[in-house]
Amino acid sequence: MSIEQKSAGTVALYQRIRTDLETRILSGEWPPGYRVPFEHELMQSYSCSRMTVNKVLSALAAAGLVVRRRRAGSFVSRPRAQSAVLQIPDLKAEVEKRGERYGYQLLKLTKRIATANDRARLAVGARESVLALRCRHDADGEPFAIEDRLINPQAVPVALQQDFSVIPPNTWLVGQVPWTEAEHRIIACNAAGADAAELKLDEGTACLVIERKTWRNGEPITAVRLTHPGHLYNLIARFTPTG
Amino acid sequence: MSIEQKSAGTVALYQRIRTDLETRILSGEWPPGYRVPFEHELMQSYSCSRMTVNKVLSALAAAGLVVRRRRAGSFVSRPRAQSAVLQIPDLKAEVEKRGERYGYQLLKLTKRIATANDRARLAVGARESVLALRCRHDADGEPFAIEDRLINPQAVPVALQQDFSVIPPNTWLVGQVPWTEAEHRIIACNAAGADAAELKLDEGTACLVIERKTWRNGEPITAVRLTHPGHLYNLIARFTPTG
DNA sequence: AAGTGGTCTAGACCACGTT
DNA sequence: ACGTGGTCTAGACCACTTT
Repeated sequence: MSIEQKSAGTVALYQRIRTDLETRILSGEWPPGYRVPFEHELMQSYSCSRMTVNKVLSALAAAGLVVRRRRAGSFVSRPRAQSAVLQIPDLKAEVEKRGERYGYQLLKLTKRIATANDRARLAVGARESVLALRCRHDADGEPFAIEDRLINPQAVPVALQQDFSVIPPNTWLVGQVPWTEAEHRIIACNAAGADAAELKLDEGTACLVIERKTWRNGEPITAVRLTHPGHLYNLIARFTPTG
Repeated sequence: MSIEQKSAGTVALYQRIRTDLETRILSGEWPPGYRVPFEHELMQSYSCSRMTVNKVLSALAAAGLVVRRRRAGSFVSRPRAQSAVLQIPDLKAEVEKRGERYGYQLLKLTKRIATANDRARLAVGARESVLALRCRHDADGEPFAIEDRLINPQAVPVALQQDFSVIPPNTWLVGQVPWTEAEHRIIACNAAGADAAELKLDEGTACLVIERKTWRNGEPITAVRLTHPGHLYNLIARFTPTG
């Protein structure tokens, strides 16, 4: 017989399957409570052994995305809570959770060949394109955050067809693209120029800036800079010595 | 042949092996850098298949306890790779790590019966005393942080005899007092008053403020407010969806 | 009673880093 | 070149839960 193994692409089979399932779950195609296909069904779908799909489902269970029950199957679980600094927050949900009215406005959207500056923020190839967005988030009509984002279309081709004039890119991405690593850089700086104007702040007002990069298996997905008025936004982290 | 499997105890073999290895690592018996036995060695030790020990080592790698390198082996990894925002940093060590000269000055130290304000910061009893400190940290002679700290003497009696004019309280506490929980609140604000003056900043300069509380089994140990010039201090966090 | 996940095996090929 | 980890398979037995 022919053992194909990972001979094809360099990406492991169980990784592809995992990404596949994660995408379905995060996109909402498989909502919480949905019964994931049985192991033997996935074996057939992906033409692989049970060990392989078992590894994927076990990993998803360990990550909290699914709950497994003997005899019953595996089910998409509720999103887990995490400490706020280590979250990728959905600003819309955050604002609404506080009982405030959420507002969103797309200020600018361009697709361009990555400039040197872009490539410093998002490590894409030399002549590759990036999607650049700038938008504003409001809470009860007050500017709450300015979002400056670069998206790597190589990693998220669907982004090119997406209409960001209504759906904020963070909300969309959070539900659309499974990521594996993220980095936050948290900075305090004085509001200036367009940021100050668009946040309706006096020049010099302290702002909390969160620069976040996310990757999927080493491939950059997006880089975003969120500028919040300092008096409207704090980050909280609870933790223990062992993590 | 006789496939024993998990027939014996109800605990899975790979779980026993994992606990075993974790104990060796966490106890320090296998220090950082120690080369964990090869998979084929563990197979023999535990009389099991390679898949099983592989599952264990992969899990330990995913948890960050070991680093695996082809051809070389698996090695106990360095201090729990915890993200910086979830650390309790030793400012002295941080500054010196960047190759800068560390300076420290105790500005004020008082022991007093907890005021209402103190009790809001550090949840101690009504008539109990607190140790209040204010000090400054310098990097290469430049003010780097103002530290405002309350210590609960009920939790750390030794603190009363400690001489904080030379040893910074954070450095001392980090090495002295085991804690079980901590909380960070991260804020951006404009420098003002004594903070601005002691940091040698213009009024209004953006500062990154970190308010941290630590507990030991629910008992408050200390509450500290660290005010950093925004242009001198960023927080970094690296993380994954699973935490 | 039946079917699911939980665990385990004894092989195998491959990629890759160290030598 | 060699040996390690990375991945995969095609089976197997078992425990448990739901029907």
